[in-house]
Amino acid sequence: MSSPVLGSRERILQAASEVFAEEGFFRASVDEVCSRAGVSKGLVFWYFKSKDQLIIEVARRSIPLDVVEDCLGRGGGGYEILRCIGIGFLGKYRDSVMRRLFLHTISAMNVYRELEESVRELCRSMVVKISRVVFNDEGPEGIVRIRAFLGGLLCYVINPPGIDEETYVNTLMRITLSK
Amino acid sequence: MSSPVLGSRERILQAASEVFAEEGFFRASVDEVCSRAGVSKGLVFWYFKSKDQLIIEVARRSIPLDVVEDCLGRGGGGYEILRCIGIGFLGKYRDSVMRRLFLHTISAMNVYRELEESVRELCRSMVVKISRVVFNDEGPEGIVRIRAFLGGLLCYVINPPGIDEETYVNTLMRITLSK
Amino acid sequence: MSSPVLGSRERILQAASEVFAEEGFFRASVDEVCSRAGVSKGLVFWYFKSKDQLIIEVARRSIPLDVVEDCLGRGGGGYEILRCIGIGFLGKYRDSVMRRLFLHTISAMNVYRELEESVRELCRSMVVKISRVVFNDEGPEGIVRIRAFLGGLLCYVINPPGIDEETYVNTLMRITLSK
Amino acid sequence: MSSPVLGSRERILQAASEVFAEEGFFRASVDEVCSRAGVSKGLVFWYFKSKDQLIIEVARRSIPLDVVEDCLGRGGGGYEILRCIGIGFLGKYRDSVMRRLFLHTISAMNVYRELEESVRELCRSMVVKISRVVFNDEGPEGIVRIRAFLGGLLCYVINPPGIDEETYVNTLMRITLSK
DNA sequence: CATGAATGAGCCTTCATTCAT
DNA sequence: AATGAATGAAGGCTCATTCAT
Repeated sequence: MSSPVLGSRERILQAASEVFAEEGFFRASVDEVCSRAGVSKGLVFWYFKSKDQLIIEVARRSIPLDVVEDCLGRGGGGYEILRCIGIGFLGKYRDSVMRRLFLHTISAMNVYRELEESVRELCRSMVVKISRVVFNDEGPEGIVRIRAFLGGLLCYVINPPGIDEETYVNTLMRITLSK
Repeated sequence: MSSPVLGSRERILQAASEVFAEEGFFRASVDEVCSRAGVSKGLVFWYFKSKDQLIIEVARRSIPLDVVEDCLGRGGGGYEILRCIGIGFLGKYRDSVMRRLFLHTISAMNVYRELEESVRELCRSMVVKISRVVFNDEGPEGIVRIRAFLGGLLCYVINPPGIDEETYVNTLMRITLSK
Repeated sequence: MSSPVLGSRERILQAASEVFAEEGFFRASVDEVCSRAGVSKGLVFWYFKSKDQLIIEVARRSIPLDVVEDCLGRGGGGYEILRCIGIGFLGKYRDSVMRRLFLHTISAMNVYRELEESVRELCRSMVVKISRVVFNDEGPEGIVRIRAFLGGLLCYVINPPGIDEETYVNTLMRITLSK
Repeated sequence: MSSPVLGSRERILQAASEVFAEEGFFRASVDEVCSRAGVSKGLVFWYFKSKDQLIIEVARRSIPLDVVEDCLGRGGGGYEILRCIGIGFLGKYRDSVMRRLFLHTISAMNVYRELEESVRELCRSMVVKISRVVFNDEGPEGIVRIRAFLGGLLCYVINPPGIDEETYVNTLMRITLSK
């Protein structure tokens, strides 16, 4: 399942994801990253110009853009797409590393201009795209509903209730699609 | 409106809130905090045992517990309470300092055990209380709806749409209370 | 036996002795001293001009000058005086606070010029006085013997063997007075 | 005689020995150490995890274990061994850096648990070994005599009399070996 | 006598970054 | 590609000392 031999660059990114998730982007040290990746400190700066670059690359992977694009590309009606996103979203962040990274990224967006610019616009367009496909609408009603939907998913990620994902997504979809 | 003379402790907290909001808890330096507060560095550690303690105190003030308790204490039906929370929530985080602090807090909860323990439980009980008052129900349906409601608010805070707060809250309430 | 009510100055000295013994003169903080003495920090500096002065006063009390002068003043032959000093010396440093303070003082003498000057001369004259009374001699032989005697006592203090004090002192005296 | 090019680690230890001797372990600053060693402050913490570790390593070198083991290993009768230790001991501490370090170490043993554990046992076993070789005896008599001998040496180091080392050691040996 | 808020210098330590090998 | 010694800036924190009350 998992590629048995990872290149050094990928090993660093993997290790960075774990360390950043556990400590936060700014508390984590490059030392910890490279010791967990099993490479020298010099190599980290050979692949990434700076710690900031490493953070940005890790942060990019932490947003659910991949999930949304995958679901939109897969086609289907609004119901299927929403369901796909809901399940995919919760699935992606079932991994505690991804979950934490995601929250750190949201927080860091207000600190890193570069992150902000590259991430915020992606999110905005994501919402609009989903609204268009699901509701055939770009007006406030659709956007608010999609926002509530994604917000509900985000809320699940931030503070998981005792409810199983399936039920949660279904309830959320019912609310979102309610007339 | 604002007390003209603040105690040193309060001045430090005020300054810390601003600096932490702008830089994040871990990038911000105590130096910056005390210089903005106009006090010596030593005094920060006189009032707060460590930077961590300062962070925790600032973080505590950043969660919307005050809004929720105020609205619950004010009485009224489910509609009034939800509306009060919605307006109060968005009002609290209209201030960009509070908004950023809130996000930093959510992110930091996964790093600071102390923060996590004191904040997570508060949030959980908050949701249950609201659900009980609004829906007269503690079952999953009510909880999910409240979560979606708060999630929608959170989403507004994280990535404010172009829609005005009034409309946003109304739509959110309609969805939340829909049969 | 012990005066039940101590003046503040004495309480500070008492507390300082304990804290300095446990932490060393330079690791110990004035904060710790005054909190253990139950007085405010300001008061310490009211009674003692500086931490250095406090250290010097504590250090002075830690050397066995009192024991030696007491024994010399008491009169008696060389045997009785040596015995008195031996027993008194070990008795004084049976208290671990005094024992540690003594060692810290010896170490600090090489750092504090003031300490050095006031302490080193006292020790030198102490040895000469004892030698004169015990051996009726100020030559090297007597001085070396007294030094060996005091050195043996010091050695007991620094690294207590399993032997009881009585036996230790007796053996030491036999060696010192041997023809 | 002396290796002309010292590794950075050794240069740091050398500088630390000097600075610690002059100022005491706790008054001395790492700044002073690295500036005297001609290396950056960071490098000190690259080779030694903390100032404490540096202190411990310097302290270990300050005890006369090397002298004793050298003399015991060299063989010979009790007389030769005692003489070797006496001369070696005084020789080692003729250097004022070593002398002061030794005293600081004895003082610090009561503050640093790690130092205490590693040093105290060494001293104890040292005395026993010498007693066994010199007196063919591990009983209290032999131990007390060796203690008095080492104590006499220590006393010389702590407060050097005007007597030359040769005479001092000879007298000490005569006393120690007296019937 | 007594307090404790306030100061500021200085300390240990961390850490991103560089560079010769 | 890869290493790890070396750097230097910056950070958190301690602590002796002062002073208004």
